[in-house]
Amino acid sequence: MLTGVDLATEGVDRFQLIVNTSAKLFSEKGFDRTSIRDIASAAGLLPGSLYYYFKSKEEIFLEVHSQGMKILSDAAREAIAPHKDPWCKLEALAVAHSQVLLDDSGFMFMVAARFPECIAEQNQILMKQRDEYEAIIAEVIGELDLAADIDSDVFRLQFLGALNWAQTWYRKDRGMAPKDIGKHLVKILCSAHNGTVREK
Amino acid sequence: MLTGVDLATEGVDRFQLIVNTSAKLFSEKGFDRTSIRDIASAAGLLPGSLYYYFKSKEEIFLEVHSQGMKILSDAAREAIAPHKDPWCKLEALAVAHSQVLLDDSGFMFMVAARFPECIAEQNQILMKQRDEYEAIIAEVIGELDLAADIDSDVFRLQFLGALNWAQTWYRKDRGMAPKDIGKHLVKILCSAHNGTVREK
DNA sequence: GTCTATATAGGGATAGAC
DNA sequence: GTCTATCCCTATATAGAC
Repeated sequence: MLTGVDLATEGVDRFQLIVNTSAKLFSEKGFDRTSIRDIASAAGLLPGSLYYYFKSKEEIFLEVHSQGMKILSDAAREAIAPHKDPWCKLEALAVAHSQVLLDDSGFMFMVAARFPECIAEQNQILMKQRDEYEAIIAEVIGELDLAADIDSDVFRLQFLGALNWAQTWYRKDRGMAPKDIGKHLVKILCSAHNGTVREK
Repeated sequence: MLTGVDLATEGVDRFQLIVNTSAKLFSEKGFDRTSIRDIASAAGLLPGSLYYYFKSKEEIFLEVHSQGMKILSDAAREAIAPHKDPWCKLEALAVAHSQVLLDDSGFMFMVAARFPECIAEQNQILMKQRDEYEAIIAEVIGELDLAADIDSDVFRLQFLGALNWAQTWYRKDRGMAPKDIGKHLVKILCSAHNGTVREK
């Protein structure tokens, strides 16, 4: 509009097209097995052209990670906002997490166990983005009526593990739907404490 | 003894030395980022020499996976054997799993989310080895007094996810010990049903 | 059995034309 | 901004000497 440049051809600009394409491929094949040539080809460009937008493959990863974590954090905050009961918040959070994680936008590969061994310096950035998201979860868990001998940090990590692992077994065409996977987990965990997940 | 060949130099034969070394490196850096050169170097051989024992990197992976799953299955069976109460069995299983997963032998990277895109044919072999182990868990879970609205398959997958995810956050030098990580998870899950894990 | 040497392929990244 | 062409490195794997 302002510049008069028509970006509507792709619906998004080239930068974002590359990010979206990369996210999808990283998600499908993993970072290591996705080549610059793969990304370029899928985005309808030639390899050299990518370097106009990003100075390295690692930088593409950083952008995908950053956007992905923002999507996840936003979804989490929006999901818990309407609720007061902490178990309801946790359920809403689990549902949101599962849905973002398992939908096919491909943005959530980045909860993968290992980063592509970035330089330590950049790893700090990734860790900070993750910590921000985990803080949201930690706050909800802090409000739960957990038994004294439950470690809330380990509770959070095992909660996230149970959800994230679904990436390895979830199939879109059969079995439980993403939102039900989230609900199921909280049902398992909550019956230990309140009996049911229902707004008080 | 029988052949008179002295294999005591390394404590194990070359074949097993390569397997052990590979397991450790795969565990530390992942399959993709571990090169044949890395393995050879760590094992004190030159790259070409590996091909006397294995015809490809993929074949090394298959052997590591096979041995690793055997270690895990054996540990699981041994752990649950002394118990009668199903929740005690599950706890014993969780403890055994965590210990094998998180010790530093490095054999357990293979619970990683993705296989190194082997040929479909060989993937069948890997899946069979995993299914065998999961059957042990499924049997124990089948004996639990779970609520009617709990899906025992999803329960198993979320249980395994919570445990396997510890690979991403466990640190040998701080935090909870492996066996306590296993116990903690079952405590969370069991209090939903029996109150405590204790032999009846 | 282990080594040296190398074939062959694919990767990330860059220079410079257009 | 995108393409062509290519550099350079690293990877797996092999052939054949020892």
